[in-house]
Amino acid sequence: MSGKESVSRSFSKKPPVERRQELIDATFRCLCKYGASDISVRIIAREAQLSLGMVRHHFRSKDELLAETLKFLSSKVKEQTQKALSMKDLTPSERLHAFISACLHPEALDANYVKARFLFWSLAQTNPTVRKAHDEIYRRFEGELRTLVSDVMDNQRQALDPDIVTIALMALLKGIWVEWSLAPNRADPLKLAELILTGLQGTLSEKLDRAVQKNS
Amino acid sequence: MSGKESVSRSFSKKPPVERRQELIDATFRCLCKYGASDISVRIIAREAQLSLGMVRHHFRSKDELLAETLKFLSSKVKEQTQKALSMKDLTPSERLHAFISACLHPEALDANYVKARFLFWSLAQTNPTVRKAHDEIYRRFEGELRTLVSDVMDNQRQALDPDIVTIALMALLKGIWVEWSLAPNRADPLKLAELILTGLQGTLSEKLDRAVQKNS
DNA sequence: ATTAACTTAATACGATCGTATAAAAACAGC
DNA sequence: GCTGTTTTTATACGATCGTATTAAGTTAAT
Repeated sequence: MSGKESVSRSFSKKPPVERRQELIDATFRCLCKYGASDISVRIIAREAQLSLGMVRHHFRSKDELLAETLKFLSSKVKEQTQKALSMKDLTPSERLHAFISACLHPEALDANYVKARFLFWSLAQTNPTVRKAHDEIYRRFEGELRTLVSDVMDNQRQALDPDIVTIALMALLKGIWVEWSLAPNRADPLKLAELILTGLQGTLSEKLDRAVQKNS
Repeated sequence: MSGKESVSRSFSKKPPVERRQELIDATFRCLCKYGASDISVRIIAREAQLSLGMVRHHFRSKDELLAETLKFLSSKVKEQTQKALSMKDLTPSERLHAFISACLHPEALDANYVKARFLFWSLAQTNPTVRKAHDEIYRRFEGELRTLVSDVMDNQRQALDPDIVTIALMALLKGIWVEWSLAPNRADPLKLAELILTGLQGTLSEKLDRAVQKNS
């Protein structure tokens, strides 16, 4: 009938930290549902049952919200790994393996959760704000891993470069995460790690050096 | 001054297959430049120095163009692996290692190339058209890998499940690719694979079983 | 030279994007 | 119960999105 009348709805106030978390949670859900390319602040706000303006009010921009969501998701891995490292009376080797196991623990492997973290890796490729958060997170993560690796290798006086070993272990973890995010529940991630680190040598590895040399 | 007058530019005709490839190449470049979320058919057409309508004329949709670009990029890995497998007089084990080495060969590791293939993994998470192409590609890839693994294991009468070993190797490859796409040239991918498959056992692995059991 | 088949370009359409602004609603302190 | 502050909503803006339509240009066959 009539033209547009401004009809404001009622609402309840909440502390900013709660609203921020609601938006972060909604961003996480939207990322899983719609992917990194089809996500928008409008869809996020609707998912959170909040108005569009809330994003700008509580975050500087969409990118900022994405970065904060990445930080939140990563904090959950950190909880797992720190719990593992808080165990007492572990040898350096046991500490390293506890760390790796924590990364592949069921609690850290919720399908949507791994999927979202994976999507952030691709966002980090070209989104500077996300990239900054990504780099901070993985610099710290890799730093912790490198410390554990070094402790193990100090005891063993190996000729290997701890940095290379660390990168190799990062690749191993990320690879298992990627497989999991694209096709969850095909294989137990802990078994995969175990297999790669302990089981493949005798079966598959005796000829790698030769094959590499032939192929290069 | 005057209103809009339709001023058509001159152009030269090319066979559809050439125009299609020009659009695919442009899509690849745009994906690297702008990422999976900020790519658009307009930007792609501009990059190809063609008009917007060309996308719809040569492809059914944007998603179709993306899927075709993924297929094109994957065909380049396939070339590498098939070249490796065409080598004669290799033992099953050598064939497997040649395959893995081919996946990590410099020619397959152009930074932009790995980056783009990586971005398609994230697109495949929610884009059905891309997902379909992705699944076809990796089903075939994984099938080839599984055959090689089985051949090795038949000779060795291991108790391991070839499917699990195959998934583990897929994770290894993807992990190295991901590391490479986020930070190229930090470590030689072939060395990483070699390290994981041959070098880590003695150093790091003797306690994994125990750590896994403690943590679960 | 004309025509027919086709590429290619130009443009339109409705929808949605991220951000910005202003008004209304809620609440704390008095 | 009023007042000032801050949260929240509503709405506007210009830009860009994917797709569809139409017209113009090119080419090859007649």
